[in-house]
Amino acid sequence: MKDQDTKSLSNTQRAVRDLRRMILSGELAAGTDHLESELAETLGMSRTPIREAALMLESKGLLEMRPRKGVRILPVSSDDMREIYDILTELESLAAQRAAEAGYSESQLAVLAGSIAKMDQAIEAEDLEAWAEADELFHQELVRLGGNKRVEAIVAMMSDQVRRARATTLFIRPLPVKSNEDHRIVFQAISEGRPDAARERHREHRLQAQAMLCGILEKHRLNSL
Amino acid sequence: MKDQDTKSLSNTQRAVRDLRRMILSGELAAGTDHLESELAETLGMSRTPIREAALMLESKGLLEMRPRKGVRILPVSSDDMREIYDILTELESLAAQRAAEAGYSESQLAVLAGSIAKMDQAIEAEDLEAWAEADELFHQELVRLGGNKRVEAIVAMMSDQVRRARATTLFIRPLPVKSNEDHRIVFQAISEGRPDAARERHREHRLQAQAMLCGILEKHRLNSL
DNA sequence: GCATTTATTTGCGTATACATTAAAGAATGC
DNA sequence: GCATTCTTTAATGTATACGCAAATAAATGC
Repeated sequence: MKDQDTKSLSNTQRAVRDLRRMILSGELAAGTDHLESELAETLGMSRTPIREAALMLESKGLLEMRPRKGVRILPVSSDDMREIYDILTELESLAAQRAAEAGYSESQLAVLAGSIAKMDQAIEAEDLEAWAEADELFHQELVRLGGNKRVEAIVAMMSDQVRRARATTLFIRPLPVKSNEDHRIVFQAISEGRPDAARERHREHRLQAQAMLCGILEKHRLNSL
Repeated sequence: MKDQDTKSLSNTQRAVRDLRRMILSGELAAGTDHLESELAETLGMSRTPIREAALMLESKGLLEMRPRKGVRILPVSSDDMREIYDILTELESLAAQRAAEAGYSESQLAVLAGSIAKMDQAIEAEDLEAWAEADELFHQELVRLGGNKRVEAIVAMMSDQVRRARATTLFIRPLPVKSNEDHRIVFQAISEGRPDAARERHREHRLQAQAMLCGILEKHRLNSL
């Protein structure tokens, strides 16, 4: 299985996966520059697949290719954060509405319910990493249930762009107790088939998250993550 | 000037520009496959810049690279249309709201006003091509005024994906008289600084456009444009 | 004839070589 | 000592070559 991963994936695909991972983990720090040839050597391949991977990651907003300056890992400012959260707010709210309209069965909502349970457990255990992971799953699954592939892709893209920042803010922000209540309310609205409520409640949830996060960033002068 | 365009642009950039143009114009028809080497010969360059351009256009949703089958120009089904218009509805409405919040001066709204005037003229002259062009300008400028670069990029991407379809529907749809009224109302709300009104009116406008377009597509069984 | 296997072809993925050009450093004139 | 031009360097953009795997055609067995 794992062998197949390494075997059957093209170098370009591996480069995309690895570079993405290195960016999200901070191994390639925001704001730093890297020559194509360096990255090629690091990943043990030639420049060609590196360039192709960089091109893709560029259109996903994770980096920027600047002639002669190398590949620049894009930092995320608090203004960027605002832009991104504005988009997440709109598109996820739409997804919540659509999910409620779809009339999913209990079993079809199992993953969503599960993610909420995991968040509750994580809060109880005060395990913020676990909470963040479950939170991500909730939002991802919500969007999937929304049934719009393009929304899914855009939300995934935007989520990638803020993941680094989240790692930082996670330990500054208040315990996300309120956030969990929100999730439950949104879930309730979806499972009861109330589109408008699902939409509005999720919208409020996101707006609050945005205000909280951007507030933290500005307060702590964290201007490029 | 034009010399500089040809000179200073890299082949990859030219390939992106030319392929995009060929796709939007229908010269590369939806659903058709094209070998990398064919495209390379057509554009008079090697496969390398073609591949890079194709990679970019792939992430913009205009085509798909399938090993051994060539580059496939993606068709747009009426389901796709729905997805895309859902996104346009949400993001443009947000832009309208933000534009109204920004409190732009009359001169800053000149382009937007101009596009409306052009649409009125076009309707009077029953010049649908001109109307479509001005309509596009309106939406593009609206989004620009919204002040969110990422929204701008996403909307541009989605607009590209439906442009082909629009060319087809343009001569089937009813004269866009109602559409022009909508634009004026949205403009009014923005210039008077009423964010909620701007948002809601634009939202309605988009929802109607979507219903109309998707209705036409399904009625005429136009399922892949 | 049909299925299955074996050649053959063909297009892609990738490495590599080279041309190009922007940036950095050296040298010249003032 | 400063500005300017020339040289050099180095990283990119692009062409090209080649191995490999998938699709097609041919051939073989039944």
